[in-house]
Formats: sequence, C-alpha cells, structure tokens
Amino acid sequence: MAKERGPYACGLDAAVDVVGGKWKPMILWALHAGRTLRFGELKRHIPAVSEKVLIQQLRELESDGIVHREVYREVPPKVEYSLTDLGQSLNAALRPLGLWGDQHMRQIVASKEGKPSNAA
Amino acid sequence: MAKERGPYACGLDAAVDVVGGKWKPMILWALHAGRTLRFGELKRHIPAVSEKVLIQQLRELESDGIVHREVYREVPPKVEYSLTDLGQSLNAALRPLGLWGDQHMRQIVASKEGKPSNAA
DNA sequence: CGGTATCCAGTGCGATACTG
DNA sequence: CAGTATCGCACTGGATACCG
Repeated sequence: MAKERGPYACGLDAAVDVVGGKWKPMILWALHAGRTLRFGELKRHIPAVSEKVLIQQLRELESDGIVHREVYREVPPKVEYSLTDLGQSLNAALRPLGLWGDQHMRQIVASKEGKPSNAA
Repeated sequence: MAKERGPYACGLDAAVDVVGGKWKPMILWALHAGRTLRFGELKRHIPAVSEKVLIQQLRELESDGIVHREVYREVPPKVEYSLTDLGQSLNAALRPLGLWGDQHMRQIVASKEGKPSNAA
C-alpha cells in the first residue's frame, strides 16, 4: 500500500490506499485526539507489530502528511509521533467506518463461519 | 484481505479488512444506491480488473454479507449483483472517507513527489 | 455469459540481528 | 531508545486458457 499513487478512480481508493496498511488503523487510533507518543510507547500500544514494519508504516503515514515526526537530538534519542491536521481530519472521516465495524464485526466474523446469524 | 477474521483490535480494522481489497471500493461504488449490475456490466465499469480477481473480490464481499448474488438459471446465463442492507450501511459509513479522499488526494499524491504543496 | 483452472510475479509482512 | 539491514515466505493480484 501507499505506493500506488496512480490516478485514483475515486476518493475512496485514495483513502484506502493511505489507511490500508495492516497496522495503520491502529496507529491512527493510538494517536487519536492530539495524542503524542514516542516510538517505544507506540510499540507498546501495538505489541504484535515488528519494529521494521512499525517504522515503515509510520514513514508512509508521515510521507502522506498524516503523522508528524518530531526528533529530539538528545541522548538517549527521543522521537515523538503525532497526527497532523490532515491526520486528524482523516481520523474524523474514519470514525463512521470504525463505528460500522464495531456494530457489524460480529456478524462479519460469523458469516465467515457459515452462520448467517440472520444478517442484514 | 478478508481472510484474517482474527479478533479485531478495533472496528476500523474489521472495516478495512472488509473493504481493503484492491477493487472493492470501486465495486461498492459501482453498486451504490441500490443499483443492480450483471457481471459483464460490472466488468465494464472496472475494465482494468481481471475476471478472476473480480469474481474473487465479489465472492469475498458476498461471503461478508456486503453484496447479494442473484443467479438466474437461464441460457445464456445471467447473474446480478447488488448491495445488501449491510452493504448499503457500509457504503454510508464509507462516504465521509470518500469525501476526505476527494478533498485531499491531490495533496496526498503531491506530497509523495516531494512537493509539499503547503499541505495540512 | 459467467465463470474456473493454472501459473507467475510483486510485495507486504514477519523474525532476527546489529547500530548510533 | 530508535532505528537499519537482511532474509524469507505467504499472499494478493495479473495473464491466459478453458468450460457449462
């Protein structure tokens, strides 16, 4: 993801491209509402991700203007991540989708198992 | 995508998992607002996708309860795809994200090229 | 018309080890 | 602490050919 950059057929494609990385939703969630987190804190919020991939997705989000990366040239090193204004607007646009997921993920998962769970 | 089904960390993950296929946003868009399309029509709406992948993504959406597949046992064969109620609700939840993409994709694309385009 | 069957390439992601 | 370097695999998506 986030390397297509082709002319998108619709805004939805662009948005999904930006937010489509495996851990990006969780990163955005961890950073929601003006929160600022250091790299290590972010890692602790998302324990399952490897450092390489976490960095990678953060860099993609940064290069998309979604997250801001602030480096403090100290020792020991300190780097803080936060959402840009664009990132906050993205988060806002994402909220309905997140709510949809919260409301329906049970039946989504269930329908996979062959249990219709009287969906829709 | 759409085979993880692990316990999602948040609704956003679930939603992205459902809509994260390369062509799924376009499929949902093509089917928006109660439209019913035959397989061939769908293909014409999205010319770049191969038949295999189109079928595949349609099946995943179907198995997620997003699209309805109606088979008419005639000759020549006829199959119609439409959104379920769940699919329509998903589309509604997706609209803000689509608008966000429409509004910002220029600066997204631009920021990749190294042109800040006074973003955010 | 509406698929399925194969084969294949790209890459996203993960694990591990090492560094300023 | 906050990365970078390397390796490897699984999976997604693409091309083509064939079928009911």
